[in-house]
Amino acid sequence: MNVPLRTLAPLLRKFDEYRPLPAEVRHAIQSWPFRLQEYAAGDLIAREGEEPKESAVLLDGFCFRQKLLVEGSRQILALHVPGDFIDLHSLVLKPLDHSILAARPTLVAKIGHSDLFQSLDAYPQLSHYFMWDMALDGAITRQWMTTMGQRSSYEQLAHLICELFFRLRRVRLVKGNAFDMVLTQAEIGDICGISMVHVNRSLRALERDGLIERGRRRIVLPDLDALVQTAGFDPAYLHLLAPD
Amino acid sequence: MNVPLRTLAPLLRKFDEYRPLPAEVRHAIQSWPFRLQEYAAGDLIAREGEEPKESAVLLDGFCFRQKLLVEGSRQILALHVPGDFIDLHSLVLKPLDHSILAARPTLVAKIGHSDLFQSLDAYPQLSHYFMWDMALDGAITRQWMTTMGQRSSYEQLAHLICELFFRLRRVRLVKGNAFDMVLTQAEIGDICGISMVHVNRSLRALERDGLIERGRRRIVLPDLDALVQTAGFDPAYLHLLAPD
DNA sequence: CGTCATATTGACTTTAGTCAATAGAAGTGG
DNA sequence: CCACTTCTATTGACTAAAGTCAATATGACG
Repeated sequence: MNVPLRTLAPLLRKFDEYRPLPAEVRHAIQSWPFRLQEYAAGDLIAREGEEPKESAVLLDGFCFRQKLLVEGSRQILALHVPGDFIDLHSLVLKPLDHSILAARPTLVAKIGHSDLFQSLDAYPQLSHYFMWDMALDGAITRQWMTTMGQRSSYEQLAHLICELFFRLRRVRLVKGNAFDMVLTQAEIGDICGISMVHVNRSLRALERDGLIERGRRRIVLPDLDALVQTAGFDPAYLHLLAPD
Repeated sequence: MNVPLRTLAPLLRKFDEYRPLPAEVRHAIQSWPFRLQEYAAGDLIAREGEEPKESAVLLDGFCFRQKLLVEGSRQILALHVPGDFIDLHSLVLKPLDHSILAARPTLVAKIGHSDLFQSLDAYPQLSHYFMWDMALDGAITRQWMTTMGQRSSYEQLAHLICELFFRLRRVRLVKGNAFDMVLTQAEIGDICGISMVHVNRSLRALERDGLIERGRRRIVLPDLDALVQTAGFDPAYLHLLAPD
């Protein structure tokens, strides 16, 4: 973890992408009391079925949401990079319908729901940002669903790698055309709904075709355009501004 | 279409499920000016890429959201029954990332975004209901994604039929243990991400196993418990109160 | 009655899953 | 630093699930 921020600045920056924050809303957010909490890779940040009294902003690290089935399999539902409000929806929808897991050493800021509701009452405009955040989450989920349902596993992996590249680039976690692959192949399989073995084979196929290169836990994109092309990837759904 | 309501009463009833609406919020909603619009089966209600200035509440009929891929395939992303806010998210997230299609003769009420924003400013509590609606939409989408990724097509179909049963029952569209199947097998395939042929075979397998019976465009559930069991269905994610 | 959409079925192909073994890498305690 | 354990990744052989293509049936409807 390098230079973890200990303020909600990454969230402010994200919200600014919707619409520059009005000064009073910005100040309200900056005045939220929050509780910093660290997690090791593999730690559970929140458990399905709980009724959280706080929502968390990811400040550093990497985490994902997942649902477990009784048979023991799991579906990964979302990935989060620093600046993301991980479980804002738990503010209004309880109990939590999925768990949240740290994939790396992770730092989050937890903000009490009562403080959030108080700010919403005082600054109605804040609700626009909250709704935007939830809507964006929905748009990304819909894109995942579309990719799962309509594309081959080869294309799915290409699409996932594209998404990671763009989202990580936005938060300065891409160096050149390479980034750390924080997911295991088993996790990738649980994102795409395919077996780990098949993930392995498809990744090697992408590598064979020159669309990616792999180091240990690292992905290089020698030809982003070609990867975007085969993935049918259009970054618009991420609603990202240009990288910093 | 029987006795289509021409007020936003179905939406009020849905919002009441989150938390009984405070009188002033209820009145605000009732005072929204809206534009009634009818669609025939197959009509496009909104097109991907548009920047709508209104959001629609489904009053009668049935519609779904879909994304088209360049290759010509499509993924169906959500189904809507009367009372649903179909595209509330377009209030804050433009352009629209999917199209909306009427699956049956359909009646919607369209409410201008400026009116919605005005109410949000005047009644901050309204935002809780909007956020709840969006969060619920997300929860259903996550359940779909989990089913797509982790279950066999046989189980997926069982799950979809369970969801339809519970959601339609809530809005009084189930008679006894049967309901009209408004989806074609091709549409079901585009929901689950499987081919139409395979939908047909899996439906017949469900029938053979006594989990469903089929008439023309009609589904009977002779043994709901068994269907729920094989689907691994838990209605909690729909956040429905008891049927009326 | 003819047309169109939808549903059904068979034959065959392709994709992806399963099982099992091995290899490599990372972390731990001594 | 080494022996050991534990993840993680890789590969082969085989199986199962689902897709594709094509033909036919069925039903709704003008």
